Amino acid sequence: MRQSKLFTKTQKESPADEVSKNAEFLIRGGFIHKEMAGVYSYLPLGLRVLNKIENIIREEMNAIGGIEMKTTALQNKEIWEKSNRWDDKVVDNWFKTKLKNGGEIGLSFSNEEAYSNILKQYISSYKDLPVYPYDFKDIFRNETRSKSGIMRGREFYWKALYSFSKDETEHNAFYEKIKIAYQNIFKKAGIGHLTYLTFASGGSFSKFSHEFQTITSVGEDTIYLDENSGVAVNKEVLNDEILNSLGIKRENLVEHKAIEVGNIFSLGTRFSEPFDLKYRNENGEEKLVIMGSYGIGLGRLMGTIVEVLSDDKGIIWPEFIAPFQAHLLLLGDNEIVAKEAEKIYEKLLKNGVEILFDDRLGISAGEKFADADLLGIPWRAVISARSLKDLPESKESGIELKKRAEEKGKIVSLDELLDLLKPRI
RNA sequence: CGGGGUAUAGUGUAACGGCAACAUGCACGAUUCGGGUUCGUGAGAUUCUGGGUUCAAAUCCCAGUACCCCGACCA
Repeated sequence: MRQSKLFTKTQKESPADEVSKNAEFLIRGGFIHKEMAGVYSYLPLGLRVLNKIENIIREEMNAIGGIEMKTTALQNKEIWEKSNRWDDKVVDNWFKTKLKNGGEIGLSFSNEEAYSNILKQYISSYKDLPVYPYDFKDIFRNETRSKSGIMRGREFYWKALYSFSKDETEHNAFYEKIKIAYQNIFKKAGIGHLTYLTFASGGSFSKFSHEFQTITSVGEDTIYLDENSGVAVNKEVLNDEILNSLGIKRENLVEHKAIEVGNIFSLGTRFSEPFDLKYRNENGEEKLVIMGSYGIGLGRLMGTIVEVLSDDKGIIWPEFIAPFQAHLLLLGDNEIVAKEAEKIYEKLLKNGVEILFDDRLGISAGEKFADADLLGIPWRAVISARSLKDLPESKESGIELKKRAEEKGKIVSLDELLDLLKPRI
């Protein structure tokens, strides 16, 4: 994509009403636009990042048997009444609205009810199980206090997968599988080294659950980490009984602020009971389906990556998350250099490299560098009179290539560049 | 939902109760071309909304709204 055609622009000043680093860099870089507290639009660059995250999650979910679908944003009151979660006394941050005929509906708050209701129509035999449907969708929650940029929103984009299993054994096997899948996701997202599987409260569903907590100062949770084993416990469930069961000692624990980037729950029969979600086993007996719920907030994950991976100049996107693989900068106003840059851009496009081409005219080198640092694309390729001259053989294009995360770059030829940026399969 | 704070060009900020200013961004012209280059010209504001005090309110007072922070909540 040509930067001259990108309608968003970077801004030098941080927005006055944002304190968190993720909001500051994402707004300054033109990744997101704030509509109101806790509600952000994703601009072209931001959407590309979101799509990268979505695809990573999709791959991992599909790899363990996930089947993608799409549920509605408008949710049926009657279904929620079955599970007793429609009442505002039970769920106090619903967004609800009215139909013309006076009937009430809810804006998608969560998906257990919708999935239980849909799957009831299709599950009747042990042969139909297990099944792991999931979707990506916008979730609406009337938060009394949204905060920290895109870390906690009133509207947010998430992935939710629900597991439907025949029994506890089958359920537990999948539960362990998805733990690994989540670890893969956070590793690819570049925050694996700071993300810990954390023992946590089960909320209103079950006694315990597991959270994936990423250590960061903007975190809303406090976790206690045993650095030897890598096992963490959320403050809310920290007690001797749990420590004993996990085999960790209180004196080895280190306290950290952390943000919950993923959460996995066993639901048991909490929803299969009210929805009468049963199957018939080999002996003709009726059994309740065992369910589980597995969520990841994509916006929050994006915000966490920015919080954790940035420096004073801007974002440092990890390879698989970055909006583009490489940022091609044309410096100066020399026509020959500009033509060479065009040629290189076209060649990179043909080779399937995702590239942002800073072809803007009349912008100083310093400003282009500053923008490149702010946008945080992993590779920066500079074409200038100098880079062309510095190539030893001087027959091919000399390109100065530098990693965003590193100080020094090197001059490479176009072939070397193509090789380094070869799209990963 | 409790507490604290803030609200002025697109953005960031200034302005004793007395002509709303500066920087940046934007437009135009020149200059420069490897870390937000320099100079000139110009456009850009119902000072959040409503009320009050006053000869006079961006400024003081009241109410509302929005936003930020702390806490509570967080399926």
